[in-house]
Amino acid sequence: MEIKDTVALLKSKGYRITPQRVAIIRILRDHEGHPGVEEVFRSVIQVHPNISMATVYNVMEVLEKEGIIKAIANSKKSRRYDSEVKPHGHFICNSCGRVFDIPMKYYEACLKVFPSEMTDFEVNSFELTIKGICPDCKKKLL
Amino acid sequence: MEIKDTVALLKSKGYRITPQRVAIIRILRDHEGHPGVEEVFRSVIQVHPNISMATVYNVMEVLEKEGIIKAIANSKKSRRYDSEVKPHGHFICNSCGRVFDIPMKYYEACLKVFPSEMTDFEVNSFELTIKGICPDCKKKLL
DNA sequence: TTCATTGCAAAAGTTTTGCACGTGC
DNA sequence: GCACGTGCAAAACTTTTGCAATGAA
Repeated sequence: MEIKDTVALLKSKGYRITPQRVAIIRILRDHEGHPGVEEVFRSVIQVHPNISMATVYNVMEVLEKEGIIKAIANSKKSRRYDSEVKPHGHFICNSCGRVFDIPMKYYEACLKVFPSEMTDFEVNSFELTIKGICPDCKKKLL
Repeated sequence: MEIKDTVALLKSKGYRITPQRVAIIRILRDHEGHPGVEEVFRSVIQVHPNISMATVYNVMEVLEKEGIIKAIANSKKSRRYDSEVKPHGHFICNSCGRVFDIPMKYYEACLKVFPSEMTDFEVNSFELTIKGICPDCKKKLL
């Protein structure tokens, strides 16, 4: 999504467009991978030297609530986010903790696993999480 | 798995069978749902009043490493475990944080989503995580 | 006996909160 | 100007670590 579209979306929801929010939105758009709060903070502090972690947490929460980013299910380490909100899977390396995207060519097949008897559950997001060892770590472990 | 089988497995891997480990294994077997470390601690402290969190963390880590329990991918709140290690999905309520099991009738269909070009990744676990609002919270939110 | 494991306490790391001040609208 | 958002500092939590004492094999 274009930055100005994201900004427009936030504005339409009644959020104020602060330079800190815009900066974080820009950083997330340019960032490759799956940054954590700490990583976003380290980037945004170069533009806004006085910004605090509390603000980063606040902005990330707003962006997640509005569906602009997605929190990644991740049992180890701390929270990470994905600015790709289209359904796809994640591979989490048990050794280095890195998160890899899995292209969900067969997403439709996966959708079928949601049982019909659970219709009372309101589905917001749908994520496939695979854990294991990534190729790099496999080499190192040998 | 029977407690004595779990104990035998640990013993065969060279772990010592301490009363604390046995107590936690027993608690996990009897516990319904998806306890966190804190919850396990509150149960085990009734049998071993001097046990410390560090020991609970230690035991849970051993059990997870040996495939006796599984850590649940969970971006919010703290780590939770599942003593059901057979592949199945989880529904995580964004409102109350509870974890519901999803019977994976269509697990085979889901397996297909792992792309053939990612053969260099070693898959340890495969989990479907769906987030949304559970029926109870939906009622409360109305 | 021996060495893995425990309990404790402290440290490290993550996330939340309260509040005064600043700023977008 | 008003109310929301920010920055700061402290608090609340979660998880890890170092080490002396303990106890399973």
